[in-house]
Amino acid sequence: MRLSTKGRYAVTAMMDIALHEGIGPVTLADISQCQGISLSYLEQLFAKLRKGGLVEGVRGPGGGYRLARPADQISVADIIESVDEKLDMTKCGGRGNCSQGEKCLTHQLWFELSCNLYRFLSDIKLDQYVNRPDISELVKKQDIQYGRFINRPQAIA
Amino acid sequence: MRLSTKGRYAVTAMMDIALHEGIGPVTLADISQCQGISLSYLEQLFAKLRKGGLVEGVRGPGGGYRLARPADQISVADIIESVDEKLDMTKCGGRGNCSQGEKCLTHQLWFELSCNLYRFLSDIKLDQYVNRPDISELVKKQDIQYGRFINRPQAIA
DNA sequence: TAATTCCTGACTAATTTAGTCAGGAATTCA
DNA sequence: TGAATTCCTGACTAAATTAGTCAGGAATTA
Repeated sequence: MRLSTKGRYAVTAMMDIALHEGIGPVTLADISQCQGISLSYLEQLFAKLRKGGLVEGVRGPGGGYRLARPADQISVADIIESVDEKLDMTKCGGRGNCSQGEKCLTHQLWFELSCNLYRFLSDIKLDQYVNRPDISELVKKQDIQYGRFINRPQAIA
Repeated sequence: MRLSTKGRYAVTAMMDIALHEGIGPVTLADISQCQGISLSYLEQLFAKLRKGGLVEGVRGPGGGYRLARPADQISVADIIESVDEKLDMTKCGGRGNCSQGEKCLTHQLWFELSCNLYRFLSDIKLDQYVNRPDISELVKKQDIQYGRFINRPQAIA
């Protein structure tokens, strides 16, 4: 298993998009600036998120990325798995052939841990955090600081 | 956060020692062979486990490693933290200054996840798995396969 | 004293993460 | 039409981490 900056970046970026769903597509350039993630690296991550069916790209001016399905149907587990490969912690991928065809000493331990973690992460949907007042407060501050969406009519409303 | 083979190796090795507590110290050479972990790498890991106060080394013939405290007082979290540094998943180490002195968009998310994971892992003590019949069955099979502890009187009992 | 085992530190190889770069494709708007 | 914008792709590089090697010393037992 792996839960590094990579997954954190991806979730942060997805959260940013989810928080601006009403305004329209969000460009990677904006996310890069506001969240402090390199643009090219974001492009790598979004290639995977797109393949994972979590976002849709919209090209051309006014384009950007938007969620491929409603925020309450995208879990943190979905995002991390799209980008980070897997949340499974067993050596054997859960198949139980980790030590010469048999389960290794710690198979059960990692298996149970993986299940627990997966359950926790797949219970958290994007909208859950998006709807929290402290979070939307925070993102509004960011938007003003960076002058985002100034040229978009929806941003005023 | 990081939960890689490194942590898995460490927990597996500790489990091996715990399972042989009655017999006496377990050598790294034995663990290396039975659990399929490189000896030199084990030495690196055990340097950390020793510094973390989880094991004691006993030098000389008949020596090896044994637990520094009872198995019911050593949690999987203890082991992983000794070896893997930290289970914290926030960028800021929980301090909340992740985005220009303020909490970043996903601070709360990682913070809650870290707590959950930590609680889960520190609830699992070594003895819990050691006392399971399926596990001790497994280790007994391994011992016979590799001819371990043949020259130790305690092994017969 | 010889064998065994821990113990240390420096080194190397492979993998992963993070980031760079160059350029092409689709779209919008003037 | 054409210029600007943005996604999109692939190849490349740098840094960090993981995994493993090697050589040798220190403590202990027999």
